[in-house]
Amino acid sequence: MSATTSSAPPARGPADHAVREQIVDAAGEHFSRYGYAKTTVSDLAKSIGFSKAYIYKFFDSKEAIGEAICSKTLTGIVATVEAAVAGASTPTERFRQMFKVLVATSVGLFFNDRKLYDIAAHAAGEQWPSCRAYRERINQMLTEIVREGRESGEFERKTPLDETVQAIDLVVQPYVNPLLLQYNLDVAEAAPVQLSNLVLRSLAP
Amino acid sequence: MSATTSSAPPARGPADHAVREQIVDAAGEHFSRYGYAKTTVSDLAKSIGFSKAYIYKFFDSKEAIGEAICSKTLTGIVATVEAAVAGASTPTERFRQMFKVLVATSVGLFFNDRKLYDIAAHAAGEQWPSCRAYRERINQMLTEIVREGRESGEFERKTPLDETVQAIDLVVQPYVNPLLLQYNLDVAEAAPVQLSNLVLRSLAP
DNA sequence: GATGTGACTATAATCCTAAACGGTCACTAG
DNA sequence: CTAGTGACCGTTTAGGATTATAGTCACATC
Repeated sequence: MSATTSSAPPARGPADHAVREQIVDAAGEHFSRYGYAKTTVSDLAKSIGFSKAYIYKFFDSKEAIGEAICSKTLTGIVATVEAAVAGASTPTERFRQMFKVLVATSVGLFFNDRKLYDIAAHAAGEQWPSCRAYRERINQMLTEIVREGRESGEFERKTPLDETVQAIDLVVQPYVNPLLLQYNLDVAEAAPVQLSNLVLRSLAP
Repeated sequence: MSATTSSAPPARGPADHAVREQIVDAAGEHFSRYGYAKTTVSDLAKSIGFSKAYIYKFFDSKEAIGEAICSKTLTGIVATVEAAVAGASTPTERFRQMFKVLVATSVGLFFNDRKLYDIAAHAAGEQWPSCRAYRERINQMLTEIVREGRESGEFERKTPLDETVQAIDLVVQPYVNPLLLQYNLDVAEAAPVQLSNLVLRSLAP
C-alpha cells in the first residue's frame, strides 16, 4: 500500500497532481477491463473528460502509463506477501510462506485479472523498471530471511550470503516472474512446497 | 545417435522404409534452413522427387514430421550429455557435468540452429511426445545420479528419492526446457554452476 | 505561468481478397 | 497387393489498400 512507483525516469509534469491520479485510475480500470492494447489513450482522455494531448503533459508515452499500472500491480503483490510473511515466526517459516504466497498471489492475478497479468508479463519480458524493482524487492526479502536464519543459527553460514541468495533467487524466479510463471502454471501449486524443501535442506547448518 | 523416436502414435505406413528416411532427411534439411512454418510439405515432396500425397502414406500430418525432427534434435542433445557424463567419476561431478552440458548444448542449439531450436520450443509448449520423452530421460538420468550418490554415501538418504529427484527436476527445467530456456539466456551461463552448488548442498548427508 | 486543446503526421493495426497450403481420395500402373 | 499421383476441398496466410492510433505542436484561455 505504499506510494506509486520507485525507480524509473520521473516522467513528465508534476509528480503529484490530481489529474495524474485520475489518469492512473482510469488506466487501471481500462487496462484491467479491456487490456493494454485495446485501450487507446484517447479512451483514457475521454473517460476523465480531457483531451488526449493533456495526458501527454503527465506521461511521456502510453507505455509510461502502462509502467505505472504495472508498478501498482507488483507493489500490491509485494504488500500481500509482506503481510503474510509478517505472521511467520521463524526464518524457515518465513521462507516457506513468502514463496507460497508470492506464487499463489501471482497465480491469482493470472486467473482473476488476466489483463493486468499480461501487462506484468510483457513488462517482465521488456525488463521495465517496475519489474527490476520487483525483482530487487524479492531479493531483499530473501536476503533478510537468510540473514536472520543465519543469525539465529537456523541456517548454515559457510556459503557467502550473496551466493546463497543469488541461487535461491534463481530457484524462485520461474514462479514469481510473470513472464515465466505462465509456462509453469501446471506445477505452480506443488513447486513452492517441493522447492522450499530443497532450498531449506541446502540451508541446513 | 540412437534410432529415431521412442513413444508417440506410431504414425502411418511402414516404420522403416527408405522413403520415410528420405522424408525425414529432407525435413531436417529444410526445417533447419527455412524453418518449420516456411517449408511446405510440397517442398519436401519435390526435394525427394515424389508427390505431396505420397508423403501422407508415411506421416499423419506435417506436425508428425516436425515431431520426428524434434525427436532427433532432442535425442542428439541427450547423446551429447550422456557422453559428457560418462567421463565424470563421482555422482557429484556427474550432476554438475550433466547440468552444465545440458544447458550449454541447448544454448548452442539456440545460437547455431535457431530454426530447429524453435521447433523444440514450440514442441515443449504443446507438450509433444518427443518432449515428454526428453523430460523423462532427464529425470531418469537425475534419478540414477542421485541413487548412486546415495549408495556411495555421498548424498543424504533421508528424503524420499522421488521427492528429491522431483525437486531437482524443477530446478533444472527452466534451463533445459527449450520453451523456458529462451527466457533465461542471460543467466544460462552462471545458473548451472550456482544451482548445482545449491542442489549439492541440499544433497549433503 | 498554469491549464487545456484541435489540428496534424508518421507509424501501426485492421481489413479484405486472392493465392497458397495442409490434407484427402479416387484412381492408375505394375 | 505395393507404389505412386493429379485433382480437389476447406482453411490459413500474404500483402496491399485503408483506417486508427501514438505522439507533437502551435496556440487559446484564464
